[in-house]
Amino acid sequence: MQGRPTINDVAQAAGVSKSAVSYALSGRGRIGAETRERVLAVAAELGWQPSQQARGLSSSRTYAVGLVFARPAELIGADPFFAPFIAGVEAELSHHKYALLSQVIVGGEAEEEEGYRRLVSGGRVDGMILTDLRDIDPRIGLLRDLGMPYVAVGRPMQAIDGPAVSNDDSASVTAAVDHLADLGHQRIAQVSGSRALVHGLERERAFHRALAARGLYAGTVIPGDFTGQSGAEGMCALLELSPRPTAIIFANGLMAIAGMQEAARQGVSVPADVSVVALDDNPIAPFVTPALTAVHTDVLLWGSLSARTIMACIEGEPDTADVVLTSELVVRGSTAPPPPPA
Amino acid sequence: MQGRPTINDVAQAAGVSKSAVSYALSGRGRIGAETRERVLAVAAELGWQPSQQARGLSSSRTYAVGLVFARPAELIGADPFFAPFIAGVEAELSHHKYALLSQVIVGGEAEEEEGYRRLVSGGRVDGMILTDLRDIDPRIGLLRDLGMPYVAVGRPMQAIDGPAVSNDDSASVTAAVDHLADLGHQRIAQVSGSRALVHGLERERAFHRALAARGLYAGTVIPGDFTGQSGAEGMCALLELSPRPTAIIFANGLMAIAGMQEAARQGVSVPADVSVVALDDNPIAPFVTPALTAVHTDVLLWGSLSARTIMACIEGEPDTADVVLTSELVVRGSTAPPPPPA
DNA sequence: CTGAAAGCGCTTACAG
DNA sequence: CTGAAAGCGCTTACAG
Repeated sequence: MQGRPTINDVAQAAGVSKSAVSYALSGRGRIGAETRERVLAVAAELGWQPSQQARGLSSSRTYAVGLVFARPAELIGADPFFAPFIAGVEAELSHHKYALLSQVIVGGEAEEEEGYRRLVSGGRVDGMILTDLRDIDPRIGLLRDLGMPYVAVGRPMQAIDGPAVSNDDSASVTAAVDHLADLGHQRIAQVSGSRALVHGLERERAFHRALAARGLYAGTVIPGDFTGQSGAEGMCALLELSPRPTAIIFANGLMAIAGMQEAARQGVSVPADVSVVALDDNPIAPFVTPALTAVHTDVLLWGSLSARTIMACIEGEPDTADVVLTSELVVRGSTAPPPPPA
Repeated sequence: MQGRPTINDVAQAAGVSKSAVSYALSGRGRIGAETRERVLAVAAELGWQPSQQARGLSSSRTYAVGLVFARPAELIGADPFFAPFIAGVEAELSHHKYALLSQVIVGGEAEEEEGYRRLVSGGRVDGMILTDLRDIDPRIGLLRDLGMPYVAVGRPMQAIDGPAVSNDDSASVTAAVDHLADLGHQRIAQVSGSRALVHGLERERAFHRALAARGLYAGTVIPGDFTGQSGAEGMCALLELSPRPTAIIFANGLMAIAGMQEAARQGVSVPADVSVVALDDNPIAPFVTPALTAVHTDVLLWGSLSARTIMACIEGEPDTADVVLTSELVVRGSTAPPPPPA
């Protein structure tokens, strides 16, 4: 009776068998309502909580989900996605007594793969949530081979049929382009994130589609990598163009903010000379000068939908539903009509 | 033999008993070197990894550590501490086959406490890492009562003897004050973080000590709460003062950046009219205009030291060592000599 | 030096 | 409707 009370303590105190206690808690019938009440009361009184460990061992489950998140050192603290996404995942998981094992890793694909190996091989999880989907993603095949349920956060190209919870990237880009076109911009450029990621690719395609839909010429796309430095370099390259673009869409807030700094350094004014939009919002965006116009996604919701989907997969529901979120444009101070032609 | 191989599969294939396999892996003697080699070889060949779940059940351990992190919705994505701290914790834990169960929670103390309850009551962890230490922190008593090992990230007032891994806040503040005093500033103010947190309190005290050490008068302290809005309000309040402070120390990067925006809005120039320093660095700090001078802490290291300490506590080493980190000031563009007296 | 056995705290068919 | 028993995959005294 020292330490945590066990199912035996409860059974003894309630004058029933271990099985009765187990059935009472799981509520899977096979027990009289009256006995059930009594068992539950005794359990509450003793403060008994079933050991997830023992529960898992006998049911061949862990009641835990895994999530691996890898970023280079420069980005690890700057990414506004991770914390709210996890928070959303956990809010949902905890309702169902699931835990989340999240591995945050400084590094690239090699370190990331090691993280998956650790989580899966230790038998610690019942399923995985995959973020940062790549165009050809080896993790999908790996997890399928292992028979480990997964849900993709973003729609992987090579698994059009697998479970995924994705953001409508096309709609995000279109919203940004439409906003700029409505202001009168004709020369719109993009500084993209990594093309190795599916959403990077999708956004680039959507960019060209959206421009075409407004009857605008193909815009210049400068490849970036989500770092501030690549944002500054992208701005630098675009300012050298002639004619110069009058509006630039950056892949995320950090790149856009760094791009605005570069513009300021060159004496180019935002938004008077050039407008700036970020495709991922950032909590700092409202507080920089000028405040940054950005496409905002409900990351918390994204997390909880992902959690719901992975639990459904684990429980064996053939729920291949393709959940899609939409984002909305938040207009702040970094966008304005283009300067009058010189 | 379908699914994951078990210790029985290995024992059979190697022609030894289950115990032999177990001893071979744990390396706790009791087995011949030759047999040991063979068992290890067979295990590797079959790809056997001991189930952490089963291992935990028989040894009354979980080989997992818990971490709860609560933030209001406005801050959850903006805090550059969480991800690198977790990354540091995990880099260290994974070497020792420990996992991390981290709960990220949107909300305040009530939601946070619920998070602790979940982790501890499910018997999921062997120890906890406590962040955001409060002046009088109920979690310490709670975990002590439960006999759950913990390590405090920051030095809690009421547990001067417990295990803690803290940052030298006093040194950080002193570095900031000295830098400003060296530039010639005489009227230095502070916009603080939450006073409910121990490091908030400690920094305020250190501020007054550092000013006194330089022979400067007591500076104004405006209370904040780590949000951008409170940074802007702090700047606003300080600009109304007469005489105006010529330098302001903000509790974190977000507050400082928002403060600079407020200054710009009022036509006050940073750093020509007023210098700005942040006490916690932010990956965006180099990219705002002007680039933000800040005190930088190696959060990754902080995480791994915390992990090492909690594992030592779990393993029963009476390692009450008080680990202390020091930060360093990174001078960027937001600090300069004060304007000449009008 | 090694094997057989009990036990960790649960779940779940299987008898009564 | 309920209890006795086996089993999940390990660890660890205890015999040989």
